[in-house]
Amino acid sequence: MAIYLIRKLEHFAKLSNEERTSLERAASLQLRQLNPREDIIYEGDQPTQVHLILNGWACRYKVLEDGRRQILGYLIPGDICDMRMFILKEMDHSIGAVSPISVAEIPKETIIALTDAFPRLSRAFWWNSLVEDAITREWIINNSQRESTERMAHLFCELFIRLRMVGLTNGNSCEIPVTQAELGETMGLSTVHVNRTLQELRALNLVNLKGRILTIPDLKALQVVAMFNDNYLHLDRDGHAMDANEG
Amino acid sequence: MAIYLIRKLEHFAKLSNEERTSLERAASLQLRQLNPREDIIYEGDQPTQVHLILNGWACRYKVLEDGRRQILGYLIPGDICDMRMFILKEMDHSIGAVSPISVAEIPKETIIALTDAFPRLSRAFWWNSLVEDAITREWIINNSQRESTERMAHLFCELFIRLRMVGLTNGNSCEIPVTQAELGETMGLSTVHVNRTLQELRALNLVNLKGRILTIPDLKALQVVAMFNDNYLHLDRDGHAMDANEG
DNA sequence: CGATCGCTTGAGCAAAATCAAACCTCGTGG
DNA sequence: CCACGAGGTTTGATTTTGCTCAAGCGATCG
Repeated sequence: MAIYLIRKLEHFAKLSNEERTSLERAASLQLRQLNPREDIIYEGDQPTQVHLILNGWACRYKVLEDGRRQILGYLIPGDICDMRMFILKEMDHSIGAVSPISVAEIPKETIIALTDAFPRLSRAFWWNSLVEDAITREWIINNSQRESTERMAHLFCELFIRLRMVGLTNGNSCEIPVTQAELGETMGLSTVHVNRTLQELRALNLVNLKGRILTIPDLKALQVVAMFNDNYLHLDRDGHAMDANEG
Repeated sequence: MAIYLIRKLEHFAKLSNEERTSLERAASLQLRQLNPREDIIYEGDQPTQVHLILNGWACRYKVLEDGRRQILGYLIPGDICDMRMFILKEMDHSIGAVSPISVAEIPKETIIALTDAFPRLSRAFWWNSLVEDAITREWIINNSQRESTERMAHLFCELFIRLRMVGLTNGNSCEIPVTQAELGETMGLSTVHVNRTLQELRALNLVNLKGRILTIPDLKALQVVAMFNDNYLHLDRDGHAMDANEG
């Protein structure tokens, strides 16, 4: 069930059969199911293994002393929670389930063995980390410079494209298992304002979010409103020169 | 002149003499001087080498279509601009000088050789990247959840501590070669509001910024206002078990 | 069938943006 | 040595955006 991870990594370079089966094996050793709001790992914990999201959504988040919560990123199927975090003494943020999820727990030794054995995989993980960093930077821009409609439009563009990368869209729809309150904690907006912004985008026929299903009638139009430039997602097969020949 | 980089990495693990001299050598091959507002590397460029800041400040930034600019991070002496970016086809953001700076240009081959030869260095670079990522996440929180006084207080706490790590503070003062307009582009505030927030912090005797010199009379007090928790900077010598024995 | 969770609406308020102008400082050239 | 100009800082007045508070509505689930 590492299919989403494999799909994602193959946006960097085509993998060999051996690499794919090694990933599948690593992702099938130890599984864990969590319900919404259960945490995969807490701020302060010593990270010892790596978690791969197989199904459902999780998020990175941090809570301020006064209770305000900020969501720092979404983890969708195929995403790895804490790659190489084991270098650090403790987690500086928490990771929790947003929807019901299943995750694979992968010992750090397995990760090290995989990357030692397969340089292409190692580079693909690298690429993946760099894209994640770029997404994090983009969120700074989003929450600092864009006003609420642009901001929400941008977030939806990004999520839709990320989901499409791993085959989790259906035409111009996808599932966004996130409450309006959580959207607020993502974009630094109040729940009330999220609701009104959502209505505004709906009135403009740019976005329709109904019962967890997001529909984007015209992605190009939404991108214009959001001033969305997908360069930071590095979708252009940066590592294609490393492609494996096998099917 | 890799002294600042060495000081910083030694917050992770003590380096051997050989590691230090290898870093010194790598950082002395090719130097470059830039004036404020000159760019080290542009969004869209193909990254081919790595840049180490020897002196002065630079910043990562990105400009929106409509001209709004967001600063995504500051690079101070000892910081490496684009470690491993060469995996990507093109830069997704620009890096520009904030003050007059000198940078060392290091070919990616040298970086690869260094990390292959010295596992401790490799891990230290890892640690450094992870801390950088954590700083980026913290900026999301800062610009999304904190109001202007808290936000500015938090930024100053972070910068002061980062400068102290590399020995660039002087008692409770340090140099912050950044205009108020740039502070605005950092925190997502207008220049006018930056100015008023600065006055507010000064009136509370928490911060004094005069002619590029920042003075923090009582860092603890400022941290309280900022709800600043330094855990994300991972100052606790995570890699001390790898310390070299040599002086 | 009530309780809970999430969504929606309205009214008033607060934080920060915008606009416009003045002021200050420092380096440069007459 | 002074005048000028550019870049940076400061101030006041007004407007905008988004927040808070408060309440009602509508599913869904034991």
